[in-house]
Amino acid sequence: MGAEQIYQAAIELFGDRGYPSTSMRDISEAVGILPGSLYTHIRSKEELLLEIISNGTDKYLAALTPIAKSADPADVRLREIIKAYVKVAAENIGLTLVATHQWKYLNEANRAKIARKRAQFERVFTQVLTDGVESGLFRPPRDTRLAAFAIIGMLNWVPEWFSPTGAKSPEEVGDALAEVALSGLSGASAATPKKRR
Amino acid sequence: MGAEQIYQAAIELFGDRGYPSTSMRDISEAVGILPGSLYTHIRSKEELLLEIISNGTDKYLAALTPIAKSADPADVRLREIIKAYVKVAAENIGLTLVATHQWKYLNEANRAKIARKRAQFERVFTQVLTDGVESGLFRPPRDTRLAAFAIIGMLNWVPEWFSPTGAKSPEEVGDALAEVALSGLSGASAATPKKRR
DNA sequence: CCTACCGATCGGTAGG
DNA sequence: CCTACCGATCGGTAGG
Repeated sequence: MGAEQIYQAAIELFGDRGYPSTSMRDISEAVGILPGSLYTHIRSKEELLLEIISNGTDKYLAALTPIAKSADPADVRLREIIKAYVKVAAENIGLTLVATHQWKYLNEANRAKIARKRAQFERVFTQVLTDGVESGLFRPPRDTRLAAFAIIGMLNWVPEWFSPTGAKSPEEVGDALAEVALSGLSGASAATPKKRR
Repeated sequence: MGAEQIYQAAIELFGDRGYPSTSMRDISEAVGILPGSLYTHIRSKEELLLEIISNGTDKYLAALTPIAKSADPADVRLREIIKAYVKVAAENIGLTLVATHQWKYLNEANRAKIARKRAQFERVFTQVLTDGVESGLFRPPRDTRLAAFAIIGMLNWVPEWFSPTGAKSPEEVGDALAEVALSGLSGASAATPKKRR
C-alpha cells in the first residue's frame, strides 16, 4: 500500500464532493486505514490537492502541446486538440474536475504555481487561433483571447456531463465539439468537415 | 437591515470561496452582526444556499425563455439568448457561479428541485437548436443535446473570466460568443453575421 | 440582536 | 500503521 492509493481516493472524493467538504477521515476510510496513518504517506491535505492539480494540468499540457506545435494547418490542429482534450477528460473525469475548479482552495504560493500552468494551457489555444488567422484559415475574431475562452469553456464543461457508460464515445464527442468550434451551427454544408477515418 | 443583506453577503462569499468553506461566522462578519443573530433572519445555511440558487436559476429562465419562444428565426433567437445570458452573467457574477456549481452541496430533496430548473434551462437551448434544424437554418448536428452542451459550456465559463472593469462590454462578449456558436472560427466571411445596431 | 454555550467534526501530531 | 489526543472551528440553539 502506498501514496498512490491515497491520491486515487482523493481524486475521486475531491471530484465528487469538493476539496473543503472532503475530510481526511473520508480519504482514510476509502483506503482502509485510520486518519492519522495518512500522514505516513503524505505531508498535508494541501499538498495532496497541489499534487493532484499539478499532475492533472501536466497531463493536459503533455497531450495538447505537441499537437499545437505540429506542422499541420491550424484548423486541423484545433480539431485534434479538441479531440485530445475530450479523450483525456473522458478517461480522467474526477482529475479534470479537480484541476479545473479546485485550484481556488490552494494557498497563495501554490495557486501561483498552478496559475502559470493554466496560462500555458490557455496559450495552446490562443497560439493555434492566431496561427489560423495569420494563415487565412480562420476569420479574424473580434478578440482572439475571447474566442479561446469560448473553446476552453466548451471543453471545461465536458466532464460535467460526459458519461463513460453513455451512448457517445469520446471520439464522437470530440468530433461534434470540433465541428461546433470550427463551423458553428448555422450555414451551408460547405463548411462541414468531411468525416475522416 | 434584513434578510436581503445576508443573502447579498452570502452570494459574494459562496461565489468567492465556495459554500463549504464559507462559515456562518464569515457571513455574520460581512453583515456586521454576531453569528447567532443570523438565525433571526434565516432558517439554516442550507436554506440560504437553496434560495440563492433557486433565484439565480429563475433569473436566467426569466431572461431566456421569452426569447426562445419568440417568433424570430432560430439563428436570431440563439444569438439573442447568448447575448442575454452574457448580460445577466456580467451583472451577477457571484450569483451565476453559485447557481452553476454549488447546487452539488444541497441535500437530496433540494438538489432535485434545482435539477428540474436546470433541465428547463437546458431545454431552452435544445429547443432553439431543434427549431433551427427543422427550419433549415442549422446544419443537423450529430447530436442536438451535445451541441447544446457545447453552447452551454461556453456560456457557463463566462463568469470565470469576465471582468466588469475589463475592456470588453457584455454586449461585445455576447456578440463574439454568438459568432463562434453560429459560424465557428473557420470558413468564409459569408457566414459572418452583419454587425447590427 | 447579544450572551453564552452545545455536541460534532476538523486537520494534524506524539509516541509507540 | 495504530492509540490517543490536541486546539480550532463548525452550524446551530436557549434564554433573554
